[in-house]
Amino acid sequence: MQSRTPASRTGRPRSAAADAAILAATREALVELGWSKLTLGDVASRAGVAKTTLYRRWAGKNELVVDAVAELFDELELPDRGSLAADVEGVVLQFAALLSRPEARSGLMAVVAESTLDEALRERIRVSIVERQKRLVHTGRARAQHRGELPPEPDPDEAARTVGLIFDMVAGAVVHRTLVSGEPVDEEWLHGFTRVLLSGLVTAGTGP
Amino acid sequence: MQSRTPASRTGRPRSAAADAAILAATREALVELGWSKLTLGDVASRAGVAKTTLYRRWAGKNELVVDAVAELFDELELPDRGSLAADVEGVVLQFAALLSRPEARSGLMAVVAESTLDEALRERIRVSIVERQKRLVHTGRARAQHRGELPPEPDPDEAARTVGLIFDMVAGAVVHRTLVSGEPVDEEWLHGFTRVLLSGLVTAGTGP
Amino acid sequence: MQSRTPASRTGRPRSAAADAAILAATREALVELGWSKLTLGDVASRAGVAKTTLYRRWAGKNELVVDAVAELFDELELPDRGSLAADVEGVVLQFAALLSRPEARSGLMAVVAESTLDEALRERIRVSIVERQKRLVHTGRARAQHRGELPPEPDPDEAARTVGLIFDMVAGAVVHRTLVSGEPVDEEWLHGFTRVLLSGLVTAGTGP
Amino acid sequence: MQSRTPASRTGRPRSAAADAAILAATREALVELGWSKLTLGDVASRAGVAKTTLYRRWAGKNELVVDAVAELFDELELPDRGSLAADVEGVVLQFAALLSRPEARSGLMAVVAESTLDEALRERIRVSIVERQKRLVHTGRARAQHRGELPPEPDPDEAARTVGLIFDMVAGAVVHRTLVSGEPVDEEWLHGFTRVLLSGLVTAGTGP
DNA sequence: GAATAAACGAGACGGTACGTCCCGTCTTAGT
DNA sequence: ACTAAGACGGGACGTACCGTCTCGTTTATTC
Repeated sequence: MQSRTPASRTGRPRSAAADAAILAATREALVELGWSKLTLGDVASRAGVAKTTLYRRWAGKNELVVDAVAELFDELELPDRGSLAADVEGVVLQFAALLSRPEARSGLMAVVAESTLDEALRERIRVSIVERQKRLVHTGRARAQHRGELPPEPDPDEAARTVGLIFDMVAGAVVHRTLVSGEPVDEEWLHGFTRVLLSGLVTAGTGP
Repeated sequence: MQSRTPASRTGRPRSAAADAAILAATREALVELGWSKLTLGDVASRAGVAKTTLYRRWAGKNELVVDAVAELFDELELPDRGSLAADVEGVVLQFAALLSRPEARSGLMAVVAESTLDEALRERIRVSIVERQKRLVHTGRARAQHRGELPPEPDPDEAARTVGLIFDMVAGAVVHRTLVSGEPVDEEWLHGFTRVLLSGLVTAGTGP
Repeated sequence: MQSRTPASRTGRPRSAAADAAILAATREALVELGWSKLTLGDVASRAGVAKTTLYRRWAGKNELVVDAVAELFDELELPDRGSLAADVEGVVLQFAALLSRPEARSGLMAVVAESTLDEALRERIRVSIVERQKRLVHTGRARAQHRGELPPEPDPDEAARTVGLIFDMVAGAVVHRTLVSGEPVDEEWLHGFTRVLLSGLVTAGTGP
Repeated sequence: MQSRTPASRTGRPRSAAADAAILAATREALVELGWSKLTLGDVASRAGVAKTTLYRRWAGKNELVVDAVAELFDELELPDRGSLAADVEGVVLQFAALLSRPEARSGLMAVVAESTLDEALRERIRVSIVERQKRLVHTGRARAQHRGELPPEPDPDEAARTVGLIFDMVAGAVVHRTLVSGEPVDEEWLHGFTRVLLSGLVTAGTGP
C-alpha cells in the first residue's frame, strides 16, 4: 500500500503484521478520537509498535488515514437485486451504512479537507478511493444494460463521463445528506433520491 | 455571531473592528495554511489582536472557522435567469466558484470532519450554513412554480422534504465533484448534471 | 545568572521561584543520575515546571549544569586558622569535601569535557567558576603576607601569575587525587601535599 | 584489551583489523564531535563495520572511549634530559601536548565524569591509565636518585605514597591549567611550576 | 571438501529523549 | 472592563540514537 517494494535484499525484513496492526489501530483511534485528536504516538502504542516503525512506512497522518480509510471502502459490494432501482438503493444503503461509521466519516472528510492544499494527497485519494470505487458504477451500469434497462453506450469517452457524473451524484448526495445536512438516509429519502436519479438518467439519455 | 450580547453595562466595550479583523485573518490563514496548520496564535497576530481577545469571543478553532466560512456562503445569490435550468446552472456555477476558493474548501470540509464527533458543532453548521442556504432552493423553486415549470406543492411537509433532497443532490454533487473526485465543474459536466436533475424532478414529480 | 535583564516591560514577568527550583532539581538529578543520564525533561518535572520554561531560560544542558554547579562553589570559604599552612589545609579539605558530592564531581568534569569543543562554554566556566574562586587564593595570600609568612609582591602582573599557578596546583591536585586517581584526600596526603607546596612557595620565592 | 580470549575453538575468528579500525574511528569521532555527540552508530560506519560487531566487543560508549584514550597515553615517554628539573619539564610539556589534542581532552574528562557514578568504570580508568602511567614518575624518580638529586627512599610504602602525590600534583596541575582554567602551559608557567614542585620536594624531604 | 559454527553487513525493531511548536490559561501593565 | 504582551504547565510533534533482533552471507576450523 505505502511501500513500492524497493527490493531491498539485505537486513531484517519489515514485519508484515505491523502494517495490519497499524491500520487497524488507526481506525480504532479515529472512532474514539476523530481525526484532529488522533496522534501518531497513540496509534503506535495501540498497535503495539514503536513510533519509528510507523514513520518508516508512512510519511504522516494524512497518508496513514487515507490507507486506513481506503480499506473500508473495499468492503462495498453490488449484489444483483434484480433491477437497476434495487441495485442503486442497495449501494446507497451500503454507502450510508459505511458513512455512519465514525472512522469513515471523520477520516474521509478530514483527508479531503487536507487535500485542498496538498496535490499529492489529492492524487492519493483519487487513486486509492475514488477511481477504485467507480467499479461499483461500472458493474451496475453493465448489469442494467444487459437487462435492457439502459441503452448501450458506444462512445467510451462519453461512457466514462457518465460514470463519473453518476458517481458524483450518488456519492455526493449521500455524503452531503449524512455529513453536511446531518440527517439520516431513511426509506423516504432513499426512494425519493432513486426516483429522481433514475428518471433523470433514462429521460436525459433519450434527449438530444 | 458568536457573542450573545450579554447586555454588559460597565467597563470598556469590546472592539467591533476586532471581530471583522479576526474573521478576515482566519480566512487569510485558511488560504495559506489550511485548517490543520492554522493556529489561533497566528490568526491573532495577523489580526493585530492579542490571543486573549480571540479566546474571549470564540471557544476554539472550530467555532471560529465555522463563522469565518459561513460569511462566505452568504455571498451566494440566485438571480433570475429566465428558466429553471438556467437558474440551476447559475447556482451550481456560483457554488463551484465558491468551492474553488481555498478558504472555503479547506474550512468547510474540516469542520464537517470535526463535527462527526461533536454534536454541538454539527448543529452550529446546520444552523449557520445548511438551513441558511436552503433559501436558494426555496427561491428557485418558488420562481419555477410561478413560471409554471414546476407544479405547486400543497403539502408543506412534502415540500420541505423535496427542498432537502434537491439541496443535498445539488450541493453534494458539486462538493463531491470538486473536492473528492478532484475534477472541475466544466460546461460538459454542468449540462449533464442539470439535464439529469431536472428531467428527474419533472418526471418523478408526475409519478404516483 | 542566565538572563541579562532584557528590560522587557510588558507581559507576565518570569517567575523568580522557577529559577531556584530548576537549579536545585538539576543538582538533585546530577546526584541520582549523573550528567549523561540527566535529561532536561526530568529536571523540569522534578522542578514542577514545564520543559518550555526551562528552555526559555537556558540554552541547553551544559549551560544549566554550569550554573547549577557554580552555585556550589560559592559555598567555599577561607576562615582564618592562624597560619598559612592551616589555611591551605582548610581550603583543601573543603574542596575535597565539595568534590565528594556527586553533583559536583559529575557536573564539573562533564562540563569541562564538553567545553573542549565549545569556546563559549569554556568562557562561561572560566567566568562563573574559575575566576570567581580565585578569591580564595587572593584572600589566603593577603592574609599570609599580613602575617609575614610571605613577602609582599610589588609587581601586580607577577602576583596574578602566582595566584593562577597556586590555584592550578591546589585545585588540580585535589581534583586529580579524588576524581582521576580515585583515592581519598586523607590526613597523610593532605600533610604531604601542603608541605611540598608551601616549601616550594617559600623557597622558590627567595630564588633568583 | 576488551576481550579476554575465551579460548573459542571453532567458527570464524574475530577480525583483528576491526579492533584497530574501531579505536581509530573513535578517536576521529572524538575530535570532530566530542564525547557527548559521539554515537556508536557513527563510529561503526566510520570504521566500516556493522554496529553489531562493535557491541560484540565493547559494552558501551564509556568502555570504548577508555580504551581509545588509553592508547594515547602510551605515547608518553621520559627521555633522559640530564637533570630532574629538565626531566620534569619534558614530561609536563609532553602531557600538555597530549591534552591539547581534542580526542584526549574530551575523551579523558568525559569518562572521568562518567566514572563518578560507575565504580567499574573508575576501576577501568585506574588500571588502564593511572597506574599504567605512574611508570613515568617511577622512572624519573629512580633516575634522579641515581644522579643523587634525590635521596633514596628505603620504605616502599612511603615511596609509593610519594609517587602518588607527585603524580597527582603534576598531572593535576597540567590538567587544571589546560582544561579548567583554559590557559596554556607556556614557558613562564612551566618554569614557575617546576621550581615550586622541585623546591618543595627537596625541602620537604629533608624535614622531620 | 563438505559440514559446522561463529562472525559479519545490513537494516528493522521497541524504546527514550530531544528541542520545537502550539495549546489554552494566567498574570502583568496600560487604555 | 477590555486590551497587548508574554510567561506559564502541558502535550504532541518528527528526528536521532539506543541496544537488540533477525536476516542472508562469509570465512576458518574440524570431520
